[in-house]
Amino acid sequence: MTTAKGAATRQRIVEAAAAEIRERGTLATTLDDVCRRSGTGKSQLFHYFPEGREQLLLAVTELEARHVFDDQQPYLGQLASRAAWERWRDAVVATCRRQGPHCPLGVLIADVGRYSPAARAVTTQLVRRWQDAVRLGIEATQAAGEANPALDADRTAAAVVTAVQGGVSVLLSTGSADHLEAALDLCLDHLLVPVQSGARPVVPHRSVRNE
Amino acid sequence: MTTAKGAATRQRIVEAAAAEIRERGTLATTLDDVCRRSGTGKSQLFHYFPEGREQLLLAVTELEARHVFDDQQPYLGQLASRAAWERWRDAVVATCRRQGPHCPLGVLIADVGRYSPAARAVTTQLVRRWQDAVRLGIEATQAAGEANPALDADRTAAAVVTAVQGGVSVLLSTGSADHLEAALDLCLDHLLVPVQSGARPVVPHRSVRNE
DNA sequence: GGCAAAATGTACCCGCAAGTACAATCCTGG
DNA sequence: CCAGGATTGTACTTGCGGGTACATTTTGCC
Repeated sequence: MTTAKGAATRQRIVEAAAAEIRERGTLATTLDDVCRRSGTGKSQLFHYFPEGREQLLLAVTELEARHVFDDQQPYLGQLASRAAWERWRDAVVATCRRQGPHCPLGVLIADVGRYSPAARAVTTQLVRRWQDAVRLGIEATQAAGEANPALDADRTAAAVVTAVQGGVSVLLSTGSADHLEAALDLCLDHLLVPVQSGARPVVPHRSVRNE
Repeated sequence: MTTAKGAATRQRIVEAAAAEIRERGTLATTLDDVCRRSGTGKSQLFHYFPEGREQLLLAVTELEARHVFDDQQPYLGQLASRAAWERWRDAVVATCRRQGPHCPLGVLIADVGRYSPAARAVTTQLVRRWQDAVRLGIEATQAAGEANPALDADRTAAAVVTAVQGGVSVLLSTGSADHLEAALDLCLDHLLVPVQSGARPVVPHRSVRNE
């Protein structure tokens, strides 16, 4: 019913929409913009998304959610030591800092995914899967003796995910990823046992002030 | 140049707009909605906001920012003991839980305040003032010997503010304030010294799973 | 009271972007 | 090859919402 060429076109449309939304926001993105960018016409767009804009936005939401999760996956699967946690933190911060306000994660949370219940469901599911992955990491790290064993893994995972979301929110408002970094650092400091046994869990390496 | 009656009308308009936006979002709120709700006409609206929608949105942003900050102020000024921190945390969580997705803070961060640089500046300033207040609380608590004195107060304040923002973000997506609570608890556990001196800083009081 | 300025009511305009109609082409299986 | 569905191009309709024009009333002030 749908040929390979058609599928390719459909994908071009979704990707063009995603790019446009990353750059200018859902609000400001029009179907004509998407058509222009994808080199197609409205007829194709409505051919592949009969329900129109809503349906396209949902597809974009799903694409971005998959995108975000796949980006994290290689790190999330490895979380079992202090070094791994720090690598993950650095990766998250670096990605967000580099992409700034066009970070797919941020766009997903704060922009797309707020315009329909279906899209919200997608982001909710992303949060849940993400939290599950973090929880597994925490449990593995506890098993390895590098994390405070008394912490509730799932609740702590919830806090970590929340920290990332908050950092991204601030990033979108202020353009600075410093808050993201501070929040993640606090979580890690709390989660991981001190490097030198016997020492207090205290690691203030950087200082942050918002401008 | 503007009489008392006029000022009252202007205020009615802003408040109607704020209410409408809380209930249905910035995107879905039209000027006609605002007029209907405030019992005015477009002529008044453009009389008091000559630059139109943008200007009205900015006024709403400022109103909500003031609203949020004033709500916190009584608690923020008192932060110097574990009990005070817990009161504040409970207040924040309870407010957000009660108001759900219509929480002014959430609307402010994730919805309004994203549609113009001016509005973003307002939210940025709110974040900064808020963080400053939290920082003062941390310093006071450290001075009182109830907070870990080795923590960088400003950086920790940044993390706390970020946690709230993240919690609100999740609230808006999932409708649950559990993440907010988990994130704040983690911050407090990390910040405050253990109740019994000598014990490890470990306090998993509740458990959270997202549905 | 009366007059200017402020406040308000009514009716309109206009552009934009979503969505539609339909014709033209391409591609694939038989 | 060729029929018929998949794909695409072009031109249109339409509704909505921001914004404007202008008439009318109300208010503050001398």
